[in-house]
Amino acid sequence: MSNAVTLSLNFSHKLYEAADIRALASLYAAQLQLCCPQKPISYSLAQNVHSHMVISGFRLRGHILNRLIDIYGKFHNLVYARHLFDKMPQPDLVARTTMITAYSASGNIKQARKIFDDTPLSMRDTVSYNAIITGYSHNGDGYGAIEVFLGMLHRSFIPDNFTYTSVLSALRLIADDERECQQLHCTVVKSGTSCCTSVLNALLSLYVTCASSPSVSSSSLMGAARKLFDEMSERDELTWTTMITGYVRNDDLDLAREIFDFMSEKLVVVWNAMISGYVHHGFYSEALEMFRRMHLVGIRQDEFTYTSVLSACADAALFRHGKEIHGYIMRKEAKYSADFSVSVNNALVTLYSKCGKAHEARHIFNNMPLRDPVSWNAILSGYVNAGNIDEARQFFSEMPGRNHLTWTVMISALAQNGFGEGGLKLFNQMRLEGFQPCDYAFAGAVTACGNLGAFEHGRQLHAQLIRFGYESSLSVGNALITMYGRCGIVEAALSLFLTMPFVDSVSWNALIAAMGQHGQGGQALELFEQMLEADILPDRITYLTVLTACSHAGLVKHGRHYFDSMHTYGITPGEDHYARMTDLLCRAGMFSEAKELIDKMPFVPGAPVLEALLAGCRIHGNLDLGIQAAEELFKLVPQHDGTYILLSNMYATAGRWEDVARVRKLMRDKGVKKEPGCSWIEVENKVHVFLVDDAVHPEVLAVYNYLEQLGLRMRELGYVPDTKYVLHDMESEQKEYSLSTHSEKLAVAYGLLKLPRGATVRVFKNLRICGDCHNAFKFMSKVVQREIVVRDGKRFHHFRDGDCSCGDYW
DNA sequence: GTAGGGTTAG
Repeated sequence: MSNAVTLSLNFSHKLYEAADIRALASLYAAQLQLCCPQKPISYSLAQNVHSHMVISGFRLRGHILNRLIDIYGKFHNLVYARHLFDKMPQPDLVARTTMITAYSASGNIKQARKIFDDTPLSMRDTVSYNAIITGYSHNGDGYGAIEVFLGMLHRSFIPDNFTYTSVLSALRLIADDERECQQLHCTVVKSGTSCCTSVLNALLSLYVTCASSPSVSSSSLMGAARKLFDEMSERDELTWTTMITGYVRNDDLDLAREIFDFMSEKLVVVWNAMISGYVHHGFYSEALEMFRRMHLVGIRQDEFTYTSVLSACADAALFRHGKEIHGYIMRKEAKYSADFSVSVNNALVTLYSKCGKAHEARHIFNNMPLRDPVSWNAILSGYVNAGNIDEARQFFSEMPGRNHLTWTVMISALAQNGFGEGGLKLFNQMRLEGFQPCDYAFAGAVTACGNLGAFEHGRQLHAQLIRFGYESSLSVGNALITMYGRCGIVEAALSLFLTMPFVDSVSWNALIAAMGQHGQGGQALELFEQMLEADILPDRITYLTVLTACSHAGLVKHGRHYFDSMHTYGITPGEDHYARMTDLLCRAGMFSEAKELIDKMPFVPGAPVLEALLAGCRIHGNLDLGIQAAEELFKLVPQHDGTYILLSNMYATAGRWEDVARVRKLMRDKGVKKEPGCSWIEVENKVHVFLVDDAVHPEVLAVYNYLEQLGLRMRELGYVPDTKYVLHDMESEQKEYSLSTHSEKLAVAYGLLKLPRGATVRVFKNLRICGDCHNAFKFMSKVVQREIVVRDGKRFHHFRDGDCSCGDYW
């Protein structure tokens, strides 16, 4: 093509010399016609022709000028297109429409509209209306498109098939209402236009899209879509595909399959749509079966097919199948690999990551000829899923092209792995770098607040996410329920749950946990019964939560009943469930029953069971069994720093100071670094965080140190301060700190000391070690010699000089 | 009109 243009440019010199202007004009026009907007090289050719015209003094006008504007517009050189447009003394309708299209295509709908508005009414036609309507629709502004469309009808312009197609796709952006769809359907039918297939397809697509909107009855809209489909005299590929994908998206795979089976020549797209539908609904074997059939029937599979089927293997943990398909793709597609590979390789990376083969995943990643953000994110979440947070962090800091999903993955990873403050920092940084957080990112940040007990911060996030319009998002709602629950605001968790448009088992689990953690065991169990009545199937986490609730409320009989009834829902108790039962029995002081349970269980008692046993022993002062459990735990997981501390604490409680010294020596020898313990508390809406170097009696020592700092003399109590602690105010962010979950009473003590009489304190975290809290309150009321009021949810508990009236709470 | 990377509950 370029040769043709160059040759003809030479020829145009001759024409120019011969002063044959008309021939010259048609030659230029022909040259510009050769410039195909799809090919980048055309742009420079068009520029060539243009400069040739300028140099030769040829006067630009009419359709040649329009064509140039069109070309510059299509290559997004709006400045030049506009320059030419402005040179026209009276731009004609074609030039105006071209400019409108050019501006819309480059996203500048405002300028497009301005040109449209400047076009006199008498000049406009249906095509120019179509241009601006399509512009709005492509720019995601459904209302703008409709507004122009209505104006068009009002001024008696006649819509054509293009108009309807654009208006229908604009409506898909806004209509979530059955009535609107049907009104539009009537308008189209009544308009008397002989509807071409593309208009009917657009209408069909409108029905199908609206049907998946949450606020609408999908079955009746899909019914209407089906009626339209059945009535259509001509159906093209798009018609069939829209109908099939519509059923897939609206969770009716059987009807989708019915149409699919009915379709005579099935395109690869429809196969893909069916497969992806099966995958998304968890019907993995159907997806794989369809993949096999495609191969047998001889349909040419494409990258959509491969990615879907690989993700089926990844989600169903069918590693062997996945590997076989990997081999199959390699054999079949060796020739095409380059273009193909990005998305397929991404799916492979995900497959290997999810199946725990981090090494292989990384190998594929390293050998990828091309990578896109998805590839990087796939590796990142591979690290996160494997619990490898350090590596994930490192990878995150080095990776190029982070997108909002990268941030979301990292924020959630930090929030869930005890780095709540890191997660919140990242959330802020994400926004500073100009990424708008999506609902999942908010969910991650809210989770971080929940884990930190940072209620004020969490509440602020709640307010912000409402402004973003995320309050009806399921994951955000679930994260908020959890956050409020962990911060002890059970009423807020409940009212949020009640206002959520959709809830799932996660929401129920979160709410039951919120109740159970805050001493409202009876209500938690009631809620569980309501969940069953609502036909939400309980899962293993539901049972963990229910057993925890029973344990906190001391409901031994209920706990046993629920534990025994797990199998009715096809759930086999895991070691964690046995651990909860052990916890329940031991807290109730039923050690022989606990022992019986442990002997009976189909596992060798591991760390969770032993920890539960140990905790019960500490509460009930069952020193022999406690020490036995601590020693076994120590043997089982000597690599865990925490077990040293547990063991030394247990010896300390039993007064076996020589053993304490022995363990501490072991710790020093092995270079075990003690993780600082921490607590936090909200006092008068301000969050205070405590850091404490855990020691033999961390709570007492830290309280002691703090009191001494205040000038109070506590030495006569007989505790020896051999440990330091750091006080930190989270809001000032002046110091590094790390958080863990124990020593709640410290924070309580700290908060109380700074309180005026009768002030309100909100205690965070669960009060499982309530016996100890109780003592801490008593202890502190003695120290400060005044009444202490503790608020937990709606209840107030009063402590006076060592006495207490804490009611049924503990 | 179809695909690949994510989230929330213990």
